[in-house]
Amino acid sequence: MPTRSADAEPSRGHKKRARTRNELIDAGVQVLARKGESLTISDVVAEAQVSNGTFYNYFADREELIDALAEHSLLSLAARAAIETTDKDPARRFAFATLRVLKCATEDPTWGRAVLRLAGNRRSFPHEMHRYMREDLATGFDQGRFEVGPDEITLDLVTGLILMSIRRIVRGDAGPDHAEHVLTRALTVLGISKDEATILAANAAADFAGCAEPSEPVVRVDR
Amino acid sequence: MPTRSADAEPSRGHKKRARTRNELIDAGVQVLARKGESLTISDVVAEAQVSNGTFYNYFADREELIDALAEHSLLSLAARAAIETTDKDPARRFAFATLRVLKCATEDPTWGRAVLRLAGNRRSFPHEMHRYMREDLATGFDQGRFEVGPDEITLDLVTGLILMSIRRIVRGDAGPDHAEHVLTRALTVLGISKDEATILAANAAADFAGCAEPSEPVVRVDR
DNA sequence: ATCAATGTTGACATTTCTCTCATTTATTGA
DNA sequence: TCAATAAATGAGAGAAATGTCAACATTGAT
Repeated sequence: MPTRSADAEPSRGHKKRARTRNELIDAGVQVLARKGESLTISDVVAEAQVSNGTFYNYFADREELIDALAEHSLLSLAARAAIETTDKDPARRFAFATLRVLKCATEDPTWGRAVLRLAGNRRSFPHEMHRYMREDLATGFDQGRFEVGPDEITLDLVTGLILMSIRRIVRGDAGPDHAEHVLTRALTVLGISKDEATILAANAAADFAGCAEPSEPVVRVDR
Repeated sequence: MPTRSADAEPSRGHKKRARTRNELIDAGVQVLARKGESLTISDVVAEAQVSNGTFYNYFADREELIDALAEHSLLSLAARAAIETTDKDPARRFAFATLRVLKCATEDPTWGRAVLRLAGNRRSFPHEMHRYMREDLATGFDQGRFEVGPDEITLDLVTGLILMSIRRIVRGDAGPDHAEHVLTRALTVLGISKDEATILAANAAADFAGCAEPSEPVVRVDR
């Protein structure tokens, strides 16, 4: 029964099924980070240490894997950016989310590289990134906290900076406080004064340091 | 005599050689735009309508082609951004160069897509983009025209915005004045007042419209 | 513990790609 | 024009990847 769809009630081997699927996804992220969209199924099964036949129990073809990788990485990105705090200040929310994404790229460059590959190649990826940003930007603008709203150019500006920064981070040419500086600048671009932006970024960094370690930030979808 | 290096005096078939090489490069850009880094030599020779053996008269392997494509696109990008004007105001220079790049993406989406692919995959590509921007930013900052200098984050901010905008343009979801709006915003980010940025962008757009048509902006390297 | 359901395997047929080379065709300086 | 020189060709060997399948192994509800 190949490529079981994500439906219905648990079947016999559902635990193993979920485990193997995650192994394939993890391997896929690894290979994606390393080789980009020219990843082959051979690479992935080698990385996951399963036979090639197993691959086809889970994905019809390469495309379907890449779709799954995109979905996984997006969920993972959202999860990492999502704020568990009840903070209602959109500037603080934005700051925390942005910093978290950048810190994740620092701590897990493979994840960062995979995100970059997908952002470069998937049509919808930046669009999806915008979705998670739009609400805080809109609220911030409505409250007069930001000088600009969630228009296309602002979203592109912020997303572009974040992606370029992830790139710099995974390449290893970013100083230790790079993420904080980037955040300060992003806030400035949104219309926060330089002084306040600096403070907000510093606070976010402090909050972040106080936060529990990343532990297991990768999303697992055990269907 | 395969893969003749770019040396020395013209040989017998040097004109044809140059022509075929350019055909291969053009085909490569086409395929790169369409399929990204998973381009195959088969694709390229089909696109260029030459036999596969011919390919190896010019490039040792796929990598060497991609290197050549990167170099070509970079030169092309530089050529398109380069300002023939004697204008010494760095803000006007920056404005014209940026606008020109965005307009080129509008008029030649294949070029835009190829640039995006390379920007995403080539390690050095954004770095090279920075090189062409750095001088004007530095001059502008020294003259007090810009509020920020050519630091890493500023370069990433501007480059990121340009790339995201090219992306939006080639995807077809950019309004007619998008390039001008993007430019206004980029200037604002550099510290130009909103009013002046608007005027500068409008002037650049006017200059640009008055300019000769793109005609043959693609760089040809007839060695 | 059992055993039917489910997952895993790896050999294999097939397709696709890369790169070579002996041969043919085209170019161009004299 | 002509001949020396270079470019183009395409068949084909070899490598690599894809996707299939019948046999085998494992899982987990009972």
